[in-house]
This record gives sequence, C-alpha cells and structure tokens, in this order.
Amino acid sequence: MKSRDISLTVCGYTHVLEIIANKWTALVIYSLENGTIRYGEIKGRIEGISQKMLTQTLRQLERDGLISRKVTPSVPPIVAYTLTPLGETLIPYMRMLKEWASEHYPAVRKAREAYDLGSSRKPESHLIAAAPSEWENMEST
Amino acid sequence: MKSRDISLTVCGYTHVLEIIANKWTALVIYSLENGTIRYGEIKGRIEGISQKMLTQTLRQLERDGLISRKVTPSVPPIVAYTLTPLGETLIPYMRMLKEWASEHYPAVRKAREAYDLGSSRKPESHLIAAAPSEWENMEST
DNA sequence: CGGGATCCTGCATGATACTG
DNA sequence: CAGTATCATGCAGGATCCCG
Repeated sequence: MKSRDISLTVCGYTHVLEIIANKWTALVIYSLENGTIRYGEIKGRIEGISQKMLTQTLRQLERDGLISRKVTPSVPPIVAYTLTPLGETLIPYMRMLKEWASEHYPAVRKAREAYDLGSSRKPESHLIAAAPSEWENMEST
Repeated sequence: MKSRDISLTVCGYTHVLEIIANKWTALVIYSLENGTIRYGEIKGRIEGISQKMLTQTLRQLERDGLISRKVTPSVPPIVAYTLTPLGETLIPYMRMLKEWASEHYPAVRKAREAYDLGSSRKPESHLIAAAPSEWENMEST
C-alpha cells in the first residue's frame, strides 16, 4: 500500500494538537494539576498571560470537557477551576512530552546552533554590516 | 501543600510544542516513519500541503536535527529525507498522543456538543455578600 | 475578583510565479 | 524534481477599557 493510502490529514495527532497546541493550554492544565484553583491564582502562576488569554484558554478547556468551572456568587466573585477526570487523563501524556524535552531538547538546541552556523553564508559577496537576524528570543530558567 | 509556583513559562511542554505544534510537522514526521523518502513522495502523501509549507517544515525539522537531508545531484535532482536517531525518539511519544486521541477524543467531542447546547441558557445571579468590597485590599500576591 | 468587548499587530499559513 | 521568492490573509495572541 504505497499510493495515497494514508489520510495523513487527520490522524490523531491533529486532534491532540487541536486541544493542546496553543500557547497557554498546557500551562493552564499544568497549573490545575494539584487540584482546584482560583482564576486569580492561575493568573498569578503563569507569568505573562493576559486575562483575555487565560479566560479564552479556560473556556476552551471547559468546552472540551477537560476542566470544570465552579462559580461562587459572592460579592467578590469566586471562580474555581478543576481538572475533570477526562482532563486528568491528559496529565501523564503531558508529563511524557516534558520528559522527552528534558532529555532531548538540548540536542535540538545544539542542532539548531550547528545549522545556523552552516547557513550563514550569503550568495552575494556584498554583505552589509547590519544583520538584524534576531532568530528567536531565548529564555533563561 | 507545595505552593511552588511559577516559572510555568517554560516548563518543557513549551519546548515540545515549539517543535511539533505547527500544522504539518507531525504529519511530515509521520510520513518519514517508515524510512527514507523523497520530497515529492512526502508531498503526495500529505494531502493539502503546499510546497512552501512542506519545504518550510522540512527545513525546520532539519534545523532541529530531527531529519536529515540527502541530495543526489542528478539532472532531475533527487532529495531524500530520513529521520535522524533524534527524530526517531519522537515517534513513540507521538504514538502515545495518537492513542490518547483515539481513546478520549470522542469524549471531547461530546463535551463540546454539550457545552455548545448549554451555552444558551441564562444564569441567574444569587448574590450573597461573602466578603467586603475592598477589592484593592487583596493580599494574594 | 473575574471576566466581557474591542482594537490592533505579528506570525503562521497559503496561493502563485519563477528557477536550476 | 525540488525548491526559492513574493504577495496576500486569517487568526492567534496581546493591550486596553469597562462592567457586575
């Protein structure tokens, strides 16, 4: 079977990516890992997230049945989020991804550096001294 | 309770997502799963991918050290791609994600339908005074 | 506190044309 | 065949204001 057999269009990966491939989802799930937590608490834990993005991510996760939202209608509203059993099934898989990263990401980073060195040759011999190639913003930690 | 928090900014998931979270990467890796394969063959297998996106994805994967590119300089050029050992380490993890999807994605889909149905009801507000209105008097952070 | 509603911007994706 | 280069665009993501 070699001709066009594979429906590589939607083969499972796509579904998972559909759920966790955006910027904050994994972080939010991770913050819920230890149990119920309030909105503000999540926001405090995830550095750099905006309320819009947090709310949007939470909504999406709630829609996907991965987290549950509990509102206590007091004067300062209390909204707490919890992983559903379905959401908890995701945790081990995310852990595995994390393990892969801690194990192999250094190699990836080295490969990138090596690649970038090898590709820094220009076909034109005129090269202006301005090289604004800010590849990516790196992070510490 | 371990209130160890933040630094959720870059906690491993981010690195993995950085690698495989784009639209075609997983599909391309999957197409290389069985061994060396040529450019046109990949393009033929992945439905809907454009040359630009395929090339871009291949370049990125090559840069990350996940695939290797071998050029045979003949009159019609022959370019073949192969998973590197590093790239192959990714396969089991992607398989697991696929398994999660085949196992739980139906539940996600059902949850979505339920959510979309329930989102058209009106919440009633029973306000109970549970805290002073000193919102500025927070001590949480 | 926990959002909703807007506006804006950059990047990812895509369509098309040209090349060796 | 296997790209490169250019242009167009849609949507994720971010900033800001407002509200119960």
